[in-house]
Amino acid sequence: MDDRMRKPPRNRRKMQSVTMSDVAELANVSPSTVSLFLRKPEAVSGTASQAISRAIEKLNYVPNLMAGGLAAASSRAVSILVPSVRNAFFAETVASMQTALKKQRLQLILGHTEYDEQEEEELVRMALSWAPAAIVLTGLSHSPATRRLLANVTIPVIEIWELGGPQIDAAIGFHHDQVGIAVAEHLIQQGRRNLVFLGARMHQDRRAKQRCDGFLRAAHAAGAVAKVVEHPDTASAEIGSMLLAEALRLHPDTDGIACSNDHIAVGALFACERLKIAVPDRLAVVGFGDLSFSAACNPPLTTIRPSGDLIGREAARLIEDHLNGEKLTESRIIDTRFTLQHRRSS
Amino acid sequence: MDDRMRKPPRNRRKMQSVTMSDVAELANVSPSTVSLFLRKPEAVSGTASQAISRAIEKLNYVPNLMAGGLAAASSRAVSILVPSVRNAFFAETVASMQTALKKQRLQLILGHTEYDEQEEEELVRMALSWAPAAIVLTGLSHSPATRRLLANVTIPVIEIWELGGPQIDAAIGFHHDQVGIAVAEHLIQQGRRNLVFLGARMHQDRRAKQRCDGFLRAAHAAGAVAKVVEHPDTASAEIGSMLLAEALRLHPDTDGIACSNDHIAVGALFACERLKIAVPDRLAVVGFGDLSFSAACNPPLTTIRPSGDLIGREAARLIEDHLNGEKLTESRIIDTRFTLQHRRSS
DNA sequence: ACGATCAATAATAGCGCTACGATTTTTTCG
DNA sequence: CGAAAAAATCGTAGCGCTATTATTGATCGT
Repeated sequence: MDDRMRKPPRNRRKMQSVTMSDVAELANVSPSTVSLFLRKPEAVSGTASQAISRAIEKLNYVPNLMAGGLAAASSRAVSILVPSVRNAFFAETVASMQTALKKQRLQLILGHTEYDEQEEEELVRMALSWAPAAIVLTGLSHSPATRRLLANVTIPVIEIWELGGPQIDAAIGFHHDQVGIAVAEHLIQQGRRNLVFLGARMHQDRRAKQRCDGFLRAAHAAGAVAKVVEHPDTASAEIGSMLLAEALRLHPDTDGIACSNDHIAVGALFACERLKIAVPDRLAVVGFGDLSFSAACNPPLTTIRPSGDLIGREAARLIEDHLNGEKLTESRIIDTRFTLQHRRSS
Repeated sequence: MDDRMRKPPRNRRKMQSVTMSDVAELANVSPSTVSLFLRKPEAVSGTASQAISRAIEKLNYVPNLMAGGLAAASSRAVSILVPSVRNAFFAETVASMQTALKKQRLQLILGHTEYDEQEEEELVRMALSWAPAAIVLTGLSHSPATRRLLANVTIPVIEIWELGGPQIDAAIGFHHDQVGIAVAEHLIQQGRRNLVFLGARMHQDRRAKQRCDGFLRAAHAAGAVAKVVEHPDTASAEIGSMLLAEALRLHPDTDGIACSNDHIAVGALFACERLKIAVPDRLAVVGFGDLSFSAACNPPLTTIRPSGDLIGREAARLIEDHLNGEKLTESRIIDTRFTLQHRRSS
């Protein structure tokens, strides 16, 4: 009968210090109104808005996005999966995308696939458990299970940095074989006939392989000689130096070099310098990436400038449009192109 | 009285296709057991575990981390805020940390402060709304509001890439002034007496400034001449070339150059090559960062190799320990050190 | 002036999961 | 063999928020 006979007070849960109800109470409105204010400020009267703003300020209220996401069945997170952010290309895209998404209060969840489809699959699974607003993958090649996971999903799935294959949903990037073609045509236009492609990690990096293939195809079509010299490890200047030496050993009359990226290319340039090979007189060198050092080295490197930051911005735009209810009708393939920076190495 | 008089069926909510209850039903256990299995598999019997695993597999169940996080008042996300992932140093740390966290099924939420404390503050606010398992910031310098936000927080707050100031919670990194000191001592040991520090963006990059200050202090202490030549923009090889020319113009008898990072240093090296300045005979050059091209250039660059990936791994370890309930007692400062790579440019 | 119309606000019912105590089943051992 | 201890499982009550419907108050045309 008395208090002591009651069951012990029901167990308490952990909690957030300041909730929306606290704000509502202080602002003298209902929680619904606070929620509405946070999502659609224009639907709330000026007086209420002011009171709520003040209360939020005073209480230092931080909304709980998990509660919101749970109730709304979708979160303010965007998942992006790249091979590695150590790679300057993807770092560029990730950075520009994060900047663009921040304006819409969307957060970036980052994952690294390390060029491994199995890894990607696990990451996609983990990503989906956040009910993200969109999911961004690198490239068009994925495991069957990944495709299955993404098939039943209603959010935008955006594949970046590669065009030209069947895509899941939307694709933003450029054609890497066209890069190879552009480089080959450039070298041939410069009067080079004996070409070599220096490649790194091409068994894993599909896009490097595509550039190589396009290069070979265009060179052969123009009647030039074109060989490949490659190394299995990640591209670096050191490997570029090694590959250049190897190329000249195997093909002494080479007069034009294309590289799978600028790391390889500057490595080749460094090697030429040590070997007293005149660039571009004796040997023309073209890279890919237009990395930070490429314009400054000796001689300045002719290279392909991809559109890494544009890719990120376009992806963010697509996601924004989708959140605003626009149908992503025709813009399902966005070709962000690339440009050839002609400098003195060719 | 009849059905038509009833109120319309209560409004439906959006929902997830497969929930934990579905799994429980198929596995013939209660939802609690499924939840337990997912969080502490060892606490569930072998028979039940198998049934649940099978059900998860069959239904292709993906847990809803937002629901879980809401109930548990903490999510499986870790927020990391760096100036920019375009910067190879931070890319390294972010990448190694993501790899380490993935093993514990923790996700990385990434934000870019762009060296702006105001931006950082907003990002911290956004980060907190995910109730992350930990929050990682770059450097020890933050706005008062940021400090206030983080003061009331029970999760680990880890500050990386800087030691030597008052920290909020835990700090992992190294002393940048010691880097400057090490470089100065190295140059002096090589017989250099007229030193110049080439710096970029030092008004924003506190850590570059610290390296510079340490350098000047040590040089002066050793009785050497030491000047600073700087540029306000982000470090690049081009700026490095410009700064080198400027340094020689202002201080023609300079015989030793320290750079705020390797981009500047290779730019300086490129400029020396163009100006026919013998390195290291006439001029010694030392960088910071040991970037991918630093060992391959001409001459190979003497530089400081920081511990970016170790910083990421240690941060992940700290977070793991905290999740496992260990008190982060004494290990609140982790000095990951740096090493001087002596190559031929000095 | 009076219902109709519209804008602003409030009440309600979960979203899917976890923590906790309670309950059931199994094991241990005097 | 039976009671106590340990292991395994379950039931309950929210976590903090949003979406939907319901309600209130203000505006308006005739």
